[in-house]
This record gives sequence, structure tokens and C-alpha cells, in this order.
Amino acid sequence: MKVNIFDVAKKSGMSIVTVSRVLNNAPTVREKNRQKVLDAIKELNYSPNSAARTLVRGKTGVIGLTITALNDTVFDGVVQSVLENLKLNGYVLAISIAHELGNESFDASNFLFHHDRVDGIIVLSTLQEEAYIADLERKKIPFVMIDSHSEHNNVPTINVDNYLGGYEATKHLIALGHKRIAHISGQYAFLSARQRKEGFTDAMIEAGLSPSMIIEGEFGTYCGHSIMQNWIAQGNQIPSAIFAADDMIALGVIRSLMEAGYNVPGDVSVIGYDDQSFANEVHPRLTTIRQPVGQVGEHAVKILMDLIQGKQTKNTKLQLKPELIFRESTAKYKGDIN
Amino acid sequence: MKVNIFDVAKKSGMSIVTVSRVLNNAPTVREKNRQKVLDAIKELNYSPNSAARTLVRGKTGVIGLTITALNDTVFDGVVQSVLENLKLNGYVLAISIAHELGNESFDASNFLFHHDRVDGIIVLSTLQEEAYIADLERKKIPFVMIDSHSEHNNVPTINVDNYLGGYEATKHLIALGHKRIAHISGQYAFLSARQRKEGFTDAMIEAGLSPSMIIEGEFGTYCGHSIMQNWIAQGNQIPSAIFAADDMIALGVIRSLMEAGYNVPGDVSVIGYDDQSFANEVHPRLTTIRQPVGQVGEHAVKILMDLIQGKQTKNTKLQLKPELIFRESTAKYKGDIN
DNA sequence: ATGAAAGCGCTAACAT
DNA sequence: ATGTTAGCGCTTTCAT
Repeated sequence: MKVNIFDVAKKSGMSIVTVSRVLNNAPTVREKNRQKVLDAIKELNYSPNSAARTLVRGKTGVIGLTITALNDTVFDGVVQSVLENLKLNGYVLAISIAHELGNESFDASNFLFHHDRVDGIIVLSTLQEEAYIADLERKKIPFVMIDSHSEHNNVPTINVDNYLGGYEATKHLIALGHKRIAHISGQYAFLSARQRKEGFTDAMIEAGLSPSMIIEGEFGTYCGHSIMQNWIAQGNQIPSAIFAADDMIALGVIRSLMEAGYNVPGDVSVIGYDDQSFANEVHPRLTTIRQPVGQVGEHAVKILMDLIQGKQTKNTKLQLKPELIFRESTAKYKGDIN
Repeated sequence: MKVNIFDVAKKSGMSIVTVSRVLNNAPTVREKNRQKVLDAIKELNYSPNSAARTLVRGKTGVIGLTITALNDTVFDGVVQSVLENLKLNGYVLAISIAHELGNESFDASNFLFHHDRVDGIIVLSTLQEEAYIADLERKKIPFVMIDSHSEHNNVPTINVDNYLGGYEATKHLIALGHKRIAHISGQYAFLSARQRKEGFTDAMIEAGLSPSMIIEGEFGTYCGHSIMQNWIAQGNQIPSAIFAADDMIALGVIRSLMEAGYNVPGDVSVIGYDDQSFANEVHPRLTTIRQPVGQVGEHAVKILMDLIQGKQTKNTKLQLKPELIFRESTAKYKGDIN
């Protein structure tokens, strides 16, 4: 902390400029002097002050990423991918947690949102999208959004095709012979929830079926349990298949079904979404839709790099394809229950 | 990015010093001038350059936290708590992912590990503890470790009593009437794994029982499945209760048991550890050991604040108590199976 | 209450 | 190949 470039200069007998050159691998330093400097650096245990560097260079070498929670396999996958790709580009990653407590005002205190803290920002799945965009554009910080919810801006965005995911999930169920199929969605505030639902509806219509029920649930929660429990308690006929908007919801659905004595997938097939890490380990192993997290991270970094370098980026809206993972929680339709 | 304190000074007709005073809420500015400055700031959309501030102040106002993965409920809980408590102290949080690819050398490129990037660091559950400690001490960056693995240093540390957790989990099983009890542990490289195992062993001994089996598994993986599958395939007698070192392992154990036609907890009771978010939603709902994540984060921040302020901190080793969460995956012993 | 001047640690011209 | 000089944007004495 105390030792600075002057100390190194003094100790090595060189000027601070030469020290700076060594620090930045300038080719114009005599090897002998270079060594002197290197020795002094090691001896003094010196490392350059990055605030000073940032100040003079006008850039930080760090990319920020905002996230809302740390307990999600999809987020984790995206972040790991971002990390790798950033490293390839010589940037480091700083993650910031952004709380999204309902209608609480946008948290401008977010430490990342300073031009002198980061060179660019990746916004991962926020609900306060408009506020972020406004702030970031005002500050002229390059950024890219992942899992954007509004469709009508020209902001660089990477989404996974949720319509397709919902459609494929439903087609899977239909292909298995199911006819009475229900959907429990995420909050409609999320574009992804609305799109998955649309994919569901369209697949049903296409097959000449009408949805057994569609209920708005909540992503990442276990609302599936209470919803199914109510459904059962009311004496409604149980659909033979259910498309849950994510794996947490699916888990809740399955539990309530099992508690009521139904067999999954024997009596009812359930498909989730996201391929959470537990999906492959619960009993029955969850059939689900996997998102291409690696690609998402890769493209996010790519776009951001282009933005930072001022390249003209046209295809600023990217849509990737999800993938069906067929496991054990869905099976052929075997006749009606109840 | 371009507008600086000079621009504000010019526009407001004040000197940069006065602007600075306003920025820092100095009481010695005439209200009228204060307004002028505030207006100029707003009009120019100015926000102070934090690199310059850091440079001159010698401190950053940010606390760093290193973490290895983002898909863990315990980590998430700790981080959320850290975040809250940091905010109370006027600090912001920067998270950095530290990969721990086996024996890969310590990743010194971690962007947090600069005195001029953070004022202090929280190291969350790393395996490369010694490397971190050496680096951080060399750089004289205040830090605190959570879930430390070595017992023999004087580093500020917050752990949850894993011995007690293992002990309580096992006592729970014993109290339920079980006698043939097995344990699948985490990697012994983790102190927490060794301690949970010891708690298990001691509780068994105390009850005059001998462990049905103890197998080293791997935290956070679903090794429980293959381990139980092998056990069953070999025609061994199934223990009537199993203590899995974490919830992921427990999930694997339960699945293999169910696949083999056993009932949980009817035939075999299974207890996990950590109370992952899915634990309350799988079927059967997992009995587990919950860690006091809120307290962990709170104390971590507290200790770090003391360290930064140079206060003498004696009780630099803190040990918190875990809590048994009795749900559905464990039940009274009902006689032998097989 | 306000301002002038010095300097935080570094790099980028511009000499030499 | 190396050094001199001038800032990057801000805060902090020290005057006034």
C-alpha cells in the first residue's frame, strides 16, 4: 500500500518512467535495467496502484455484472461463461447483487454503475430494466442485457427463445399422447413467462387441443405445490400432463401430486424449465428445457467487447435456442386418472 | 465521463473546492451557493470520478468477496446478509468468482486483490486457503475467512460448528430409534467434512453403536446416487438411516433408494445438510441441518469493519451453531428391511 | 465561508 | 534507450 513507483525507481536506480515501461512491457528497456527494476519490484513487494492507473488511462479493465440471486443454476452457468470469455479478452469480472424488492426505487448506489469503476456492464435478468437502461445510457456506459423483458427498445440484448422453449415443452407432452395439459407460468411481468405461455398455447392450438388450465405462478418459488394442492382439493380433474414454467415450480407440482397419491410420471407427466442442478437428481429425474448458458455468456461478452471498441454492431438483438432434456418425469399417456 | 469537477465549478460560478465541499456534505457552504452547485451538478449530469477519489483518499469504500459458485443456497444466504450489513456500514460489495480447478495455482489475477480496489475482503469457503492468506497478508489487505479449513492459523475466521451439526444430525437419527446408520461425507480435504464425520462418529459411539458405513463422497455433487447404488448392488444390508454430508448427496441417496424400490422414510431415513432451497420442496421434504447464514454474514462484516478501523479484535475465531430442521425424509425406525 | 496550491500514483507526450 | 514534464480528477491543508 505504501510502496509506490518512486520507491521502485529509487531502489532500482532508474527513473519512474522506466519503471512504468517495465510495468507495461514496453520493448524499449535494456534487459539489464529491466532486471534491476524487476528485482526492486520483487524486493519491495510492489504492485501498481490501480486507481492511479484507471485515472490516467481512463479505463478500468473490469466488466461489471449485476445479478439478483446466487442460487440459480442458469445464472451460475451464464456467469461462469462470462467469466471465461472475459478472461480471454483480458478483462476481469466484478459482480454486484441488485436487490429487486418489488417497486423499490432503482438502486443507483450500485457500485458498478460508474464509468470509472467498469468499462462495461452486463445486466442479468432484471425486472427494473427501464431504470437500468436509462441510467446506463445517461452515463454512457456500454452494456448488454441478458433475458430482457421489454421488446421495444434498441438495447443490445441476448435472450433465449422462450416461446420456442414453451412450444417444444408442450409438443413433447403432446407427442407423448397427452391431451389434457396444464401450464403454470411465471409472473407475467417477465417477458419470458409470457413467451413460454404463448409457446404453450400455440402448440396446443396447433394440435387442436385447448389448455386444461393456465395459472400464473411465480418463478423460482415453489408455488407449484399450493397451486396443485388447491386444484386437487377443489375436486378438479387432474390434467395428465403439466408444463411448469421452471424447475422449482415443477418440483412443487410433483410433490403435491405425490402427496395426493398420484404417480409421476405414471399418472401425471410434469416438465420443468431451466435444468437446475437438482433436476437430474430428484426422483423422478426432471424432464426439462435447458438454456444454452455457455452461448449466452459468450455472446454477451462478444457484444460488449464490440461496444467498448466502438465497433458498429448491428445484430444487437440475439436470440438463442433452448434444448429439451427428456428424463423421467414425463411419459406416455396411459389413460385417464381420477 | 467527460464532465468533471471543473465543469461544475465553472457552471456554478464557484471554485472546485466549494464543489468538492458540496459533494462531501461539508457544513461550511452557504446554502445559496450550495444550491448553485447542486443545480450545476444536475444540469451537467455530473458524478464524481471514483478513481480520482480513491487515489486521493487512499480508500475505496468497497469490500470484496470471493466465491466459487453461484448455485448454492448457503452461499447465497451469506452473501445476502453480507450485503445488507455492508450497506449499513456505508460500503458496497464487489463479488469475484474464484475458480478452484483442482491444484491449479492460486489465481492472483483476481481483480479484488488490490489494496486500491477494495478496503477489505471476505473469503468464502475456499480450498486454496493458504494461498489466499499468504497473498492477503503480504498485501496487508484486511480480510476475514468464512468456512475456514485449516485449524492452525490466527486468521480471522467464522465457521459454523460442523462437528455439532454432524453430532445433532446423528443424534436425531438415533433418537428416532435407528441403530444401523451410515454416513456419506464430503471430501476430507474440507475441514467441515471431517468435522461432520467426527460428530457422526462420536454420537454413534456415545450411543454404543458402530457406524454401518462411512464413505467419503463429494460435496455439492450427486455422488450419493452412485454410492448407494453400489452399496445396494453388492447385496449389502441397507442401513435404516443415512446421514448425508449435504443435501445434494442426500438427494442422490434418496433417488437410488427409491429406484431400488425402497421407501423414504418408510424403509430408510435420510438426513441432509445445508437446507438448500429445494430441500423443502422435494418429495419427501428433506430433514436437514440449517446453517445460520444471516449471522455468518453479520459477523463477517463486523469483524472486517473492526479490522479496517484498526480496532483490536481478540475473538477473531467465531464459531456459530447450526440448527436441525426436521421434515419428512426421516422417521421412526420401524424394523429391519432387506 | 471560500479559494489557491499541493499532491495522491501513474502514464503519455516530448525531449535527449 | 532513458528521462523530464505535464496532467488524469479529486481532496486537503493553509490562507484569507
